[in-house]
Amino acid sequence: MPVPPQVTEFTAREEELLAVTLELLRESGYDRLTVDEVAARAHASKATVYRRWPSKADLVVAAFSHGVRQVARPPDTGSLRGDLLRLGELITEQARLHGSAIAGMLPEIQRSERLRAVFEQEFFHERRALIHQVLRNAVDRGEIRPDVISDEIWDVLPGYLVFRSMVPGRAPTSDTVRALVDEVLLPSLTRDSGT
Amino acid sequence: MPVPPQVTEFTAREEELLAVTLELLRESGYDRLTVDEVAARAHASKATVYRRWPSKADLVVAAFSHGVRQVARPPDTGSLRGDLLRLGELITEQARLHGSAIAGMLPEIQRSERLRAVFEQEFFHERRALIHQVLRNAVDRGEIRPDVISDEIWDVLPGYLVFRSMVPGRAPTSDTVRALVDEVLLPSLTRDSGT
Amino acid sequence: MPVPPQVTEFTAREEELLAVTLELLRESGYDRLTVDEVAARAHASKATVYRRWPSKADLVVAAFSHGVRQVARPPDTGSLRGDLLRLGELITEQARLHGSAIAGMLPEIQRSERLRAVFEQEFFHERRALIHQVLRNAVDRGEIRPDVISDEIWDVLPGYLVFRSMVPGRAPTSDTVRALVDEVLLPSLTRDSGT
Amino acid sequence: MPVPPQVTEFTAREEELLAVTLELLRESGYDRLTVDEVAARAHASKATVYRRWPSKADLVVAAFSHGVRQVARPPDTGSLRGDLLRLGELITEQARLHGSAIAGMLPEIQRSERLRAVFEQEFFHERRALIHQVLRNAVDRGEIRPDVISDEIWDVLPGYLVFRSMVPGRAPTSDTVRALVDEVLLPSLTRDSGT
DNA sequence: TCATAAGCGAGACGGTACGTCGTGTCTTACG
DNA sequence: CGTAAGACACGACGTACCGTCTCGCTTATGA
Repeated sequence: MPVPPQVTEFTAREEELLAVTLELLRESGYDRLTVDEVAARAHASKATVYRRWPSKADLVVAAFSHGVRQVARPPDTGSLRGDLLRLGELITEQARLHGSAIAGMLPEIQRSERLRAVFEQEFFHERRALIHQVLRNAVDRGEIRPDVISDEIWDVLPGYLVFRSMVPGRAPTSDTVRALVDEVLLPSLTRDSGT
Repeated sequence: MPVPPQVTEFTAREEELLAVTLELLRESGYDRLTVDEVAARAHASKATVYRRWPSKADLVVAAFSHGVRQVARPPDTGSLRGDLLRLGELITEQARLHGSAIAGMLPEIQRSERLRAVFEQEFFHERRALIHQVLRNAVDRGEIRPDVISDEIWDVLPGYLVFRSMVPGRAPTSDTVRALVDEVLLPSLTRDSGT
Repeated sequence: MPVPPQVTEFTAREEELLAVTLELLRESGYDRLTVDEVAARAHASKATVYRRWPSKADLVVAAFSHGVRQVARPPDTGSLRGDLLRLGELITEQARLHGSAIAGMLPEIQRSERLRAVFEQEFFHERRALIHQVLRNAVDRGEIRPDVISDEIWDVLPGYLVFRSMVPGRAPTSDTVRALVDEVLLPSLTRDSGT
Repeated sequence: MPVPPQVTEFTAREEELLAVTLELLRESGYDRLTVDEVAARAHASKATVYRRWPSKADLVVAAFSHGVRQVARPPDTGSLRGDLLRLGELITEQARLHGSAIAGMLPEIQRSERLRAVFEQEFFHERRALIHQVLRNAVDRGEIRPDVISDEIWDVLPGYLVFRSMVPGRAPTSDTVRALVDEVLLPSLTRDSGT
């Protein structure tokens, strides 16, 4: 069952550090970002950073999760297609901003149990809840049958868009989202038999 | 138009270095891999490595591209579903091995024009040709109509599987592939109207 | 006019690094000494070394200058001959210890304006003042006339001894010093006509 | 007893390599000179160089010894003072050209028994013979007594001049030579009592 | 006239040091 | 007492040079 979001609260200083981190993340990507630069730009000491987050990866994951929390509201356009398109656009926007940053973080997250927990807690569940909310709304409207919703591959929409934003020269566009929704997702969700 | 694959040839020494690199890549991931260790394990000098590949990123991209070239034969099981499942399994296998390594490389590839060219030359076109071959075969067999093949999102299958292999705790399995093929791809490819 | 000695002060960490450097200099000579080994032996990081001295040459020049500063007291034995012999012995001792190290440093010093300045500041002026003090004392005692003191070749004593300590198989001994003083320097300093 | 000079003979190719080496030695000094550059400039292969001389130090010592052999004729101006001045000028010229190169070679020579032998064979004895010849001539002319000739410090003239040419900012001039001869050497050689 | 060998130019190679930079820990001094 | 400033240990990166080596080409001889 989905763990409740339970959003972490931050002090003003922490918010500031996260904001600077996110800014640098967008400018430089994960690997080029340095903690020294974060500290310098925030007129902070490295010790202050490390007191709050035990590693660069923790800092960046926190900044990223915190920074993308604004997508948290599920769209409600009145139709499944509209909701999916809207969701796709939002994800595309985020992914284009942070695409390669995400890629850089992933290996670190893989290696650390704690980071994995933070990542799931702060990011994963939120996104999953969003998707399921959109699909439930469609079921309620009678657009799709509940049994077409698969738990195995619920994240095709965000997953593929994120993939595209990480691969060089293939950053997703509105056309990408439209094609994905119309040619893949809707045929899948409105197919005759759910497994 | 697709550039011809034109596979790069390597000397024996180079093959050896790439093999060692790939081995270390699997063990340690991109960021933990060190050129010193590659050189040491291959009883080579760092100069030998850097003479051939100008940076760690170049080395690893070369090793990766070269290492996954074995998937180059398109499957031909006689049915679209069989081909897609087989392809998905192959990709899954590769992706599970190198998932986080790919993630680590991507930011570097993004930043370097040269690396981007190498990546496309050695990896991207090959995979794309594979997918299209499978789809063309299905068209020839009359299983699908040619107009359902989209150039915008031809890489949903590999893209989503690679995404899954990079995200912590979501490494794809056979069930993932089956669900993806049966619940998403086939409904998409056999839908009524193209585009 | 001679620049005031103005001895550079060092922190404890720096003193430690210089001591280790001097030790290694004696063991290995300039060219065989490695910064890595200095750092390792001082349980220091290379960055710590390079933060203070911008190159191996700077480090070694600093260590050498600092290390030989102990000869700084001019001898006062009561006679010119005694003073010269004592001074020669001191120089011989130093030169035998660091002979080839000095040789190794010189080309680097030649090439760097900064190193040249450091060398003169820390080493050259000090030695020159020493010699002149000894000669002035002899003048005061009435042993020699002031006009025999040449500014062109004031450093024959240290220069020749250092030369001897650098040339293979000719390291200077007490006999060398005695011969130099009795057969060369004293006849020169007590000759009839100055200039 | 002095070993006979026994000058080494070289083939045309070897002469060429030595000439290029000497040229580079003057341009770059010992440490900056690279065997690669010697080979490149002589359109030779490194193997060709190393076939003849087993190390960079051997090559450079050979080039240096060979290059300065032209000073080999003892001057005969008719007076000791003239001979010493002439000799000093010749040495000064050589030393100014190769001063820092000599310094760079010395540590290597110190470390290698073979190089020491070569150095003595090719350079040391020759210079020593030169000095003694000049002094013997003065004895023959009745200018000095034979017992003022010391074997301990026969090389004050070349030694001090070489020293001066190695120390930064103190390259010897004609004035240096004149002062050395008139104020030091002649008073020493014409003093009343030999040791 | 052609074949086989010896020498050479070219340059890859293993090893090792240099000097730079980033992480994460720590100490010091200030407010 | 927290924090800014920044020194510090560790270790990787990419560069350069030394001395060894292998590969072809060329030239110099022997059948």
